[in-house]
Amino acid sequence: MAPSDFELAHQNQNIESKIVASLERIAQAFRVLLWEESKAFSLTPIQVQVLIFLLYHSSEKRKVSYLADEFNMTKATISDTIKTLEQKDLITKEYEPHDTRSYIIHLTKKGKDIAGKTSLFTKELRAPIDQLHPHDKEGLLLSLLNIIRHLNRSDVITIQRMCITCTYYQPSAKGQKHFCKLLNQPLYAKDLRVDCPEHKMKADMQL
Amino acid sequence: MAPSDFELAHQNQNIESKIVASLERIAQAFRVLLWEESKAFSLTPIQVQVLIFLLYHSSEKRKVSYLADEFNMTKATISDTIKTLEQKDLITKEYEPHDTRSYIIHLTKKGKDIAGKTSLFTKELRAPIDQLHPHDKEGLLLSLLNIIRHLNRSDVITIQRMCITCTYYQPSAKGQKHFCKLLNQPLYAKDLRVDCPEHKMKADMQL
DNA sequence: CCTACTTAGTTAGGACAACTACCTTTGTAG
DNA sequence: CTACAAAGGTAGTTGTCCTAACTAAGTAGG
Repeated sequence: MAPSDFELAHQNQNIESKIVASLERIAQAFRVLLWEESKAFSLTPIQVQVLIFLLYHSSEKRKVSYLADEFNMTKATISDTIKTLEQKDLITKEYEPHDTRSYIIHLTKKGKDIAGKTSLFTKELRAPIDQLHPHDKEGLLLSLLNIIRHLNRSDVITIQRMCITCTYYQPSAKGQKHFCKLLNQPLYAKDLRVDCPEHKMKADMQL
Repeated sequence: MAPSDFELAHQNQNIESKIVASLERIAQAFRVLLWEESKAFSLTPIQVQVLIFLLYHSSEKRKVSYLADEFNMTKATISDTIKTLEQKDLITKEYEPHDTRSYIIHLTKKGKDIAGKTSLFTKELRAPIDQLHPHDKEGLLLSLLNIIRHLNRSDVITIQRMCITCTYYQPSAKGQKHFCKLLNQPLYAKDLRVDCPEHKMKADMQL
């Protein structure tokens, strides 16, 4: 076999490209898992995603506009989805007196039930992660958080609620220690949140 | 602020859940980036993915059935996509004499051109990865490869071509060293491929 | 060599995804 | 009090992706 067979552009690639390729593969796995889970509950992928989000987030985030930003979709798309979920008796709308244009989306009992079940759609991913060394887990999480921070900076991901982009977060010199000024306590790598309910975006999110 | 505010189910989660959440976030970024890139070239996401795949893979993989498995879609969906790409003069079909049911899909000049450009759609991911320490990069790649291997084992991802699931791959004791029996040379972590053209799936893919 | 099975790909029809453009109502600010 | 912004909804379109049914071509058994 000629060595040139191994010289195709895609093959002698650097490690960064391989990491991107791996992430892309895992991204596809999410798509597949979400699709299967949706079908199992006679829902659509976006409906499942919305239900799960509603289960874990507080009132002020459970609005059409917030969901649209969260999922990088237009309000029209979310509005449609909500209408369907309401028809299926999985959510209810609560209009607030001080602003009747908007409403809070609540899960019904049935909605909570299904949200809880479907939120396990990523279970196939857990096994390999559980088996990593604790030290590797921390490294993996930190690397991923950094990637997300950059994606947020370049406006690919519009909303997130990670410690490392929060006003209350304080990295010490050399970025070796993490600290939360709201909880007033140090954070270990394993404590760094991906989705903190108290997140306040830093105005100047540099580095 | 009551401590119980921080006690919501989603919050005091373990590090494994945070890793899953991060990966999910990055998966969404891929979706967004692919969508934007597609729109920029007046193509659809799946058309772009197919073009990029065709650019980097050899003839025997450039068939409708293979693409369907690769992207976890039905042949019908791929067939449709190919028809559209042919109408846009981005691909041509080559029927082989020994089996006229099937054909090899070739990129036209124009197709290669667009595939090359759109394949950069992940560029926003490169910056944060480039900035990691070399040692962290290796750890990250190894962790991701392991996750993919498990996803393959549990049939979430049907096709892949990684060293660590290949007949020619030989891990030494304790999994500390990697070796390719085809190239007959040791592999460093950075050499481990995600998509090797010579990949032969191990019959017994255990561990 | 002929029938039966399998494989490669296509077609048709339908539910869902997600957009743009436009609209209504309500809140807010000069 | 008028003008603008913000929240959400409607209509119509294009694309995604499936299932089911189909054609044509290869393969294997008797």
